[in-house]
Amino acid sequence: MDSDASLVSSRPSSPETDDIFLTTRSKGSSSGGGGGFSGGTVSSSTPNDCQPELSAELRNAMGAAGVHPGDKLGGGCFKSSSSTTSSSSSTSSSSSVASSTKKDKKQMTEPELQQLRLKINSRERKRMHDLNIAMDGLREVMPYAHGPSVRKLSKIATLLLARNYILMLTNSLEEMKRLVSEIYGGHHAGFHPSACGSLAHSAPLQAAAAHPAAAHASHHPAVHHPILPPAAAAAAAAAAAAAVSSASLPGSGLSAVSSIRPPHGLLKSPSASVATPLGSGGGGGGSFQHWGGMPCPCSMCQVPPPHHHVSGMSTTSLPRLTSDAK
DNA sequence: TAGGCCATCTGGTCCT
DNA sequence: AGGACCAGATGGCCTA
Repeated sequence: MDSDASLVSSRPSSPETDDIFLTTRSKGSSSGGGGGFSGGTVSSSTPNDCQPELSAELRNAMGAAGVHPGDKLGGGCFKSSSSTTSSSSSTSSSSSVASSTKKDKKQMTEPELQQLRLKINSRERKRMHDLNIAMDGLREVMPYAHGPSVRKLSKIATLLLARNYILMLTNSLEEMKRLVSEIYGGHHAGFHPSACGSLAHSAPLQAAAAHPAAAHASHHPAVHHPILPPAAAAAAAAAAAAAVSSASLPGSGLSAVSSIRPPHGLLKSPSASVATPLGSGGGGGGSFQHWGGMPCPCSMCQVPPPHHHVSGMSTTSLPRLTSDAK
């Protein structure tokens, strides 16, 4: 389906806990795991959709009512960290968490421990939720993450791709500085390139300098720009490919193209019905339909992935991810 | 069905 | 003391 939204909905990275919990409770049954509460707490096999993120008042209210979030099935939502689980439907534990936490844990009653555990769990859940939000934000600014035919990047793929993307942008910037300095006669005005002299000259990019259009394209690397329409992006990519495809950026040995090319295995096909967005299975020069429509002309899809070592993201280093492409 | 990915729980450690 | 961070364990969902 889609890259982000639908997938998020299909398996929410972090459920709106309050809503889900309330809904769940009102239904009297768990969301069946689909909601994101895979339950599964460590030792207690009871699917414990423990109440997520309960507001303090809600917690108090439930505590006062003798209701424990997650006792929906009568089974303990959480096994008490102090061994004895049993009564999930804890007896009225009206004691406040704050007061209970001040005691020694050994002195705490079971309900108090449960309250504390809930509080800690809730914090952790929120922390992970925030982390996922940040991860989604990162996905949004990554190329490859927007095509309807491209499935949501996994966390590891997002991080690795982001790293390479940054490297590529850095190299592009340096190259642009250098080219500008050459075009305008070297060392002038506001564009004095700090990189001048630090970067070796690459023939393809010099050629690009001779052809402004190509140079322009080369500075819009063969990345599917999130903003440009597919056609424009494809045109730019094609031009860039002509100028850059064979160019390993100086200094790093990092190919401008490959630097951001994610191992195709990092991208997962949303469905078998969609023309394999990752290209022909094994990642060999397939036509990656980044936008779910036309075959991608960009160099990323046309040029076999050079072996770059800078990123540390070579497919060989990610056997697991690579195998995904199959 | 196996493997990948993920959410959650949990206990420990470090920091403020 | 309390919160943040981390890693291990567990189980669910999805895809090949």
